[in-house]
Amino acid sequence: MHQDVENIDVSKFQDNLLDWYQHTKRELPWRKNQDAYRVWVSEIMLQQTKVDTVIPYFNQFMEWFPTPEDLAYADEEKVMKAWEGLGYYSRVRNLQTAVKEVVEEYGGEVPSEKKHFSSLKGVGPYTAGAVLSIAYEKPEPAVDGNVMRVFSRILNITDDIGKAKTRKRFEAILPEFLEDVRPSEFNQAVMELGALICTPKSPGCLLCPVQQHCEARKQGVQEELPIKEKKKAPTAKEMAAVVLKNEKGQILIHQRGEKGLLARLWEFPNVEVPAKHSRPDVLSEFLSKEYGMTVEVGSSIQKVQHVFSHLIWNITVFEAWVTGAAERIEDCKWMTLEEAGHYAFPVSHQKILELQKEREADDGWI
DNA sequence: AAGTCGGGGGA
DNA sequence: TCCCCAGACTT
Repeated sequence: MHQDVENIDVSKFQDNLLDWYQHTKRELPWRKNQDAYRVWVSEIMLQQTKVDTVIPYFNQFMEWFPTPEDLAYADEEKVMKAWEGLGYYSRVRNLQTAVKEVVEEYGGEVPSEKKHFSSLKGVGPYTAGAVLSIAYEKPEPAVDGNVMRVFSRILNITDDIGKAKTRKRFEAILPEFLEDVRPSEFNQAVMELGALICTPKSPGCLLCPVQQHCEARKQGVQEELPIKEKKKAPTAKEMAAVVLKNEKGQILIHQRGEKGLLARLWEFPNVEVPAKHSRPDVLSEFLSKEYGMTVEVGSSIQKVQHVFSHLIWNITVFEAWVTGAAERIEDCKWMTLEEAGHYAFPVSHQKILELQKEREADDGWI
């Protein structure tokens, strides 16, 4: 027996947890069946994302891309559109890459061997364990934030759950709990417990089906666990963006590059403004240098603040008009507001889009 | 091991 | 405000 588990009656723990799960579990779209593709998509969407946020995205995604083939052959623009607003966009680009491999190398069948499935793009240790256990009933641990929180408390483990080493410790513990149960049920039950009862703050210990097994509860330290080092505050970036119109009234949008922040999403042309520089000056120089454009920059029409996990954008939006020829507009498109729905924008630039739509609607009344 | 990569909602 | 969420990838 693993040393961390010697004081736990594993069999009784399993019974108590699974009984609770049977009559408490939520009906979620990805629990309709155990189809591996559906489970996989749901697990990618659920990374760092709450269940309630995911549900509408999942339903839409399954409507548009019901099978691995549908996703593999889908237009990248439509795939990005399906993910618009969900964040961590590399998830969906990796997913499409991986699904292409499944179609080409595995005949469209999601591999059930750990070695094969884990090698797919975007499939890390958690996702591999989750899909293999939930779809294929493999006794694999699926250690996410919920699992580390629950078992930190059950076993009174005080390691920092932000460290990779700690996740491995839990992965070493979990196999004992996966004996003599349906792995699909057990793994989901722990996550459900973490989501509904064993919450980060004010855990509902009085309602907890495994409270009698909980070492943290016995010692009254459940609120202190799990241990997690807090990360530093995000740094702010000053930006200038432009709603740039041509003589036809079309607006210029730019597609971001393959890598980095918000990769492959569309945006209004923008540039970082170093401290002590005037935004209009930096902006017109940027447009001239980047696109070979002569523009007339108007006044500031909007301020947008957008907070990322590690970064803050303070965007001042200007309106502007092209007065000369636009020489180099690679990765750009002139679009009308009606066409905007075809492109995926980050939320920060959706805010700019919304104001433009309001202004256009107002014009209609004048 | 530490940084990067989104966005939202709960307390 | 702060925290963190069914994490993976890059450096």
